[in-house]
Amino acid sequence: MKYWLMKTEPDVFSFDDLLKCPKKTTCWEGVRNYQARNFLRDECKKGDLVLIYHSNTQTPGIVGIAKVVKEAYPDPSANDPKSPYYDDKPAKDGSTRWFMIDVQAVKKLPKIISLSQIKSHPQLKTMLVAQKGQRLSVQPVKKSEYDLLQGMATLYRDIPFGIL
DNA sequence: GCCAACGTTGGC
DNA sequence: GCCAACGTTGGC
Repeated sequence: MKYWLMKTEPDVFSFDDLLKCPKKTTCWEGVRNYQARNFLRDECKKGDLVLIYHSNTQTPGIVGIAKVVKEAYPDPSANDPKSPYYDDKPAKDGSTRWFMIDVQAVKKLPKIISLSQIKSHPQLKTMLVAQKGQRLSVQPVKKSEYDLLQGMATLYRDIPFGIL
């Protein structure tokens, strides 16, 4: 099983929005970056766990955990002129360029794990999301990182890292 | 294939 | 709102 981090702007679609979806499940549409697409299309497998990250907001950070419930299939929003994710330069051969998966919420973290916490943690500051200029919206996460984050979310959520 | 111009992301 | 970093576009 693999672990991922996926970014979303909470003003557009938040973890709470996901919780309100039927079966707490939604399609993860709109990924329009080839590297992220390749992860989605080729490597995200059913049962993989996904850290949901809020970006472009007051306090960016990890807010919840979801899981992959459907593997990659064509993203119809790429062909919908009314969608904000419309691709006006489709592949010349008519092949499908963009894919999406379905994710289901597993749990909301009791408290956000902020980007600043991640950056200040010795074992987490090497995460892709903590690197300057890193814009990839679908990122692989190491099991060790996932385990640490999950532990922090449950056990240590109110204790500053300097004490540990 | 190079690379300058442009558009987007996303922290701050 | 600013702007650095990055990805994409398109002329040559």
